[in-house]
Amino acid sequence: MGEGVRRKAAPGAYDRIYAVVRRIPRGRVATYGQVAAEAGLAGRARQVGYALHALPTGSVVPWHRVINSAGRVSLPPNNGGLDQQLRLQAEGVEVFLGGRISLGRFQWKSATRSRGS
DNA sequence: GCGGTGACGGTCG
DNA sequence: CCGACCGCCACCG
Repeated sequence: MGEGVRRKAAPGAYDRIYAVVRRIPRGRVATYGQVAAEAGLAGRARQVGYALHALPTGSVVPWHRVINSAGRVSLPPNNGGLDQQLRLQAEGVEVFLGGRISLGRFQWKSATRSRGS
């Protein structure tokens, strides 16, 4: 029962984050906060950024599908941000100038997330 | 063990 | 729309 939200950092928190990011379908994007919540780390969006930053080059994790809640690419263009935008466009995601993306059209809706509609 | 830092998020002007 | 501030919390020196 007492299965509320686990507030304590679970062992291998990074792996949990990577597992969630890996579930993001091609051509879709998710926000840091969304990924954090899915990984059981609600409110710790910053940690998601940290985990993705620690990813090695050539990782199987589609880190480029994660953007901020403002619907924009967080990384500066001169430091990977441009690469991220290119990768997204290659998947069919429409990326406007400044790394802006329409969450309404491309945000991934996980099945386990309830949404009062 | 303490303090600065940041691939965030929400609010305010 | 955009920049500035603050709150949160794990990572690192």
